[in-house]
Parts: sequence; C-alpha cells; structure tokens
Amino acid sequence: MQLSKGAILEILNGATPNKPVFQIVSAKKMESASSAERYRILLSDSEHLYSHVMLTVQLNKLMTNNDITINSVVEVTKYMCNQVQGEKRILVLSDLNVLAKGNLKVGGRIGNPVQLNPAQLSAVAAGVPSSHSDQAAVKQTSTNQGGLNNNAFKANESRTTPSTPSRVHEIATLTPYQNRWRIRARVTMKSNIRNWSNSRGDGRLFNVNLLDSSGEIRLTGFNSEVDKYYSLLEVNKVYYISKCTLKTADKRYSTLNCDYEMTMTPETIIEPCNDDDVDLPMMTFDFVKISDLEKCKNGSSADVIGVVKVANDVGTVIGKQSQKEITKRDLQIVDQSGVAVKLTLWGDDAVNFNGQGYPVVAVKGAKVSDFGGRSLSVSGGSQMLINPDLKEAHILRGWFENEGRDQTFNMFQSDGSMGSGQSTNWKNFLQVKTENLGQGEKADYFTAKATIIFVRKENCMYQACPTADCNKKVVDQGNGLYRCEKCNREFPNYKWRMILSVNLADHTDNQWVTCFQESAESMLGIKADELGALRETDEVQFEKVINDAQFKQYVFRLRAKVETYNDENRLKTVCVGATPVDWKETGYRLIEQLSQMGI
DNA sequence: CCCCCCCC
Repeated sequence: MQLSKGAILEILNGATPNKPVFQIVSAKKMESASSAERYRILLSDSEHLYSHVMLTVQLNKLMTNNDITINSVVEVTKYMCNQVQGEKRILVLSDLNVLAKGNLKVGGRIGNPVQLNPAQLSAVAAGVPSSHSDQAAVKQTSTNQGGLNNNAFKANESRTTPSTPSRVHEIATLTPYQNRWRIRARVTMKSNIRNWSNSRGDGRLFNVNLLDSSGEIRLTGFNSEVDKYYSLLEVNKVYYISKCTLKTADKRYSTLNCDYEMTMTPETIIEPCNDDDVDLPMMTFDFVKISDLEKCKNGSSADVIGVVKVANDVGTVIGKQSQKEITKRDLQIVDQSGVAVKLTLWGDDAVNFNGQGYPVVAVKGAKVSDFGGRSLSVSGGSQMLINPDLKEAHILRGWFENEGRDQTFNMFQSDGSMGSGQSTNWKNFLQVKTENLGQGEKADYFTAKATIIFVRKENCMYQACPTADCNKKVVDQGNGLYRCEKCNREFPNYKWRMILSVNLADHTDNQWVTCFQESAESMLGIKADELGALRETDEVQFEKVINDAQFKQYVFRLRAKVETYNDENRLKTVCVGATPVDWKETGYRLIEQLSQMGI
C-alpha cells in the first residue's frame, strides 16, 4: 500500500494536498489537566515521521473502538496545521477513513521513514494556520456562509447546549445583522475592571480579546456582566460564546483587525470549552530583544519578555490632564541582550505585582516610549503574563540563574528612580539649543551638570495659602489675616513658597532656569520657611544664603518647553531636581565620551 | 454604556 510520500513536509510548509494517505505508527493517550482525552499520533508518510500530530476528540472513538490500531493506514480527509508558540507546528487530523487495519508483525511499517528535521520547515507566517477540507465534505456541511467558510472544523461541532446554534461560527463572519451565532474562541487579552463616570452615567466594565483561526474581536462587559463573567474568563482559555450584540468597532481605539466589536447582554452565554483546544491558534508573541527596542518607534507596541531584576515599590503620580492620582510601579527588566529597560505597571497591575524571586514577565503589546532612550509601559491593550509557560521564558530563567543574575546591564532608562545613580539623556546647554529640545508637543527632560552663576533674589519667595497642596499666593488683609482666593478663605497664617530664578552655566552656554520649592531648598541649603523668616528679620543673613549658593555645581534634572510670550518664543526651563555631583560617576561618563571620540 | 492608558 502506497503512502503519500513527502506529504507531511508539504503540509507543515503550508500546502494542502487532497486526501493524503498516512500510516499511524503509534498513538498514545495524552496526560492532560483537562478532563477530555486526547490522542497524540506518530504519523508516517513513508519518508518522514512526525510526532506533533493530534486527533480531534470527535475521532477518539476510532481509538476506543480499535478502528485505528498500530500501523493502520488512513486517508485523511480533513486536517489543519497550526503553528503555535514559535516554531512548533501541530498537525490536527479531524476526519479520516481507515484504509487498512494495522499489522504489528510482518512488514508493519511501510518504507523507512525518518524523523522530520525541523530545519526543513519553511518560515510560515506565525499564527496563520493552513487548513484543508475535502471539497465534498465542505459542500455537504456548508450552510449560509456563502461558500467562504473553509474551516476544517466547522462541521465537527457536535456538543451543543439547547437553544444555541449547533454550528460554531468564525469570528470573521460575524456581523451586526445576524444574531444566531456561536463562536469558540481563545481569550488572548483580559483587562482589569475599570470604573467610568461621565455625563451619561457611570459604571464598571472590562474587555477581553477573543481569537479563533479566522480572526480576533474585542468583547466588552458592563456592570452585571462584570460580576457574571469577569472571573470566568481567563487568558489563554477557550470558550463558547453566543448572544452578544455587535457594533461597528471605533477604529480610533481598536488595535484589532476586526470591523466589529461585541458587547455582552443579560442574554449572553459564555461557557468554558474544556476540550478540543489545540485546534485553535494559541496566543502568539513576536518578542523583541530589549536591545532592539531602540529600533521601535515612540508610541508603538512590542511584545517583550524579560526577567524582573528590580521591582520598585508602588507609588503614585498625578495625571497631567486628568489631575487624578494614579498608582504605578516601575520594574527593570533584563534579557540576554545585556540591556535593561524600565517597564511601568499601572493601577491594579502595579498594586498586585509581586517581584519576589526575579519573576519572568512577558508583555504582549507593551507600549514603547522614547523616554530615557526607551522605556515600556503595560497599558490598555497590553497583556502581561507572569512566569508564563513559554519556551522563551524557560530559556530566560536558565540564563538568569546561570549568568544573568550577576551580569551588569546597559541601561536604557536610569534617572535615579531605579537606584542606579546614573542618569541618561545628559546634555550640555549648547546641545539643548542645537538639538531643539523643548520644541515639540511635549516637554523634553534632560540632565545637566552645571554651575549656578547667578541667583536672582528679587521676588524669589511669596506667602502662600497654608492649605496642603494649595500653593496659591495669599493677600495680606492688613488685619493679621491672609486671604486665599482659590480656597475662598482667610487664614491667620501662611507658608513660604519659593520661585527661584537661577542662571546655570556649563562650558558651552548658560541658561535661565526656574526652581520651585524642593529644588530651590536643596540648592540654597535651607528650608523655605527659614529663609522667609530670615528675609523678614535679617537681610544680611538672607543675602548671604543667596550669595553662598552661587558658583556651586549640581546635577540638574531639567524640563524644557518652548512657550510663547508676547509673540516671542522662549525656552522655559524648569528645574525638577538638583543633586550633588557624583564625581566618580562623572569621571566614568567623561571616559565614555573620550572613547566615543576615539581618544 | 468605555475609548483614560497616565509619571519621570
């Protein structure tokens, strides 16, 4: 009996030969956490043996009835090749005819097949499965799909729940005009629960991304559906889903390649699919080495995996537009490329993160920013996996335990917040001008070692509202009370606030810089309240403090932004921090600069 | 029905 010699390699490389004939050299029941049994096959086409072969559960009866035995010859009428997690290609057999029962003894195995060498596989587009259905079978089973449906598995759907369509639809075929459908899909992203509040009302919501072999779609649940389905839906698991409403996706917010998106309703049915999950594509990653992040554009997304070398504590920042307090946590992740990068987590991701034991984090769709060279953020649309069961994660773990743990890394991002003490984005004042810092939409931050050459003592402090977080200037009512217009209150006291104008110089140029409270206090070496009292009581001492600050050097963290004032553009530079010069680190930086000049 | 995705 002839097998379809060479057909395994053809199929793995994307071809779809019709009704190939194979020999089942062996079969074994897989140990699986899920309840369903699955059979794994060692398949031969007389030239090659291939072991990443499965039967769909619908064909299990062929095994349990002994219709297939060792060395049976079969004609496969439906099959699909899935590329999962990088290189591995799984061939799933979903329908076949047994041509000959196996013979364990004489001439059992046909030909002299050898293990297929993975190097013979061509690079098939990741995550795009090739499928094949026997044409006759498609005709028998196609219904209202207009012949577009080429999914090898659609006809095999048998386990149904009452009142739902028995067939499984493909995500790509869903439209708002047809609501009798049911999909089977894998969750590839699950957001946190988010609260919203606007003029139309308020509530809670979450979204998941759903993937099948035809495409991907976003599904959103509100309020009662959050309670009903948030914990049921888990990343990487497969569900049967029906009775959601569809609407046109707003492309401004959608990164998925889908025209529609779905919303849960009280009628929505979501059921876990515990079996048959290998014939759906897995979450696919296209990991970018950390050192290659510099090739990624600001604002783009990238899949990244790394070991968490440093996990900072949770902190809060005030959103620039929203003015709301936001929780964040900065991590520093490293990989074999020898480069470290900052990864910022927000909200619940930040609060719940446990950095003990140098976990591996994989982020699908991390947002890339050019801050400090490059930095990363896990935001909406990103999915973070901690210690995922991925080949890349295990390799990283091994590397880290053996050598990475003690290695030193080049930093993409280090402004002191990572405890490294060194800063990036060093500029001298000439570079600030020639490189047009602060000319863009957003302010530019840079670090400069400079000398204070003049401190303007006039108007360097004012009497401010004593309320915490209100720094509004108060009006002296002359009756011992001070009025804050912002708080609409009068107080018997005030606090001193500083706005200090200083002229900074390095060997290239000078720059006027505004220093507020904390940075002014640190470069004058005195608290604002003390200085305010001095100004009232001891003019000479006050001037001495100002004069003593001159001709001292600091490392300044500066924010530059061009502002228009009286139709004139000027670079407004604000000091956001002044720290003493670390001379050892300065020396290393100079050596680095010399070596870049080839000296 | 959200659509913010942040900070240095």
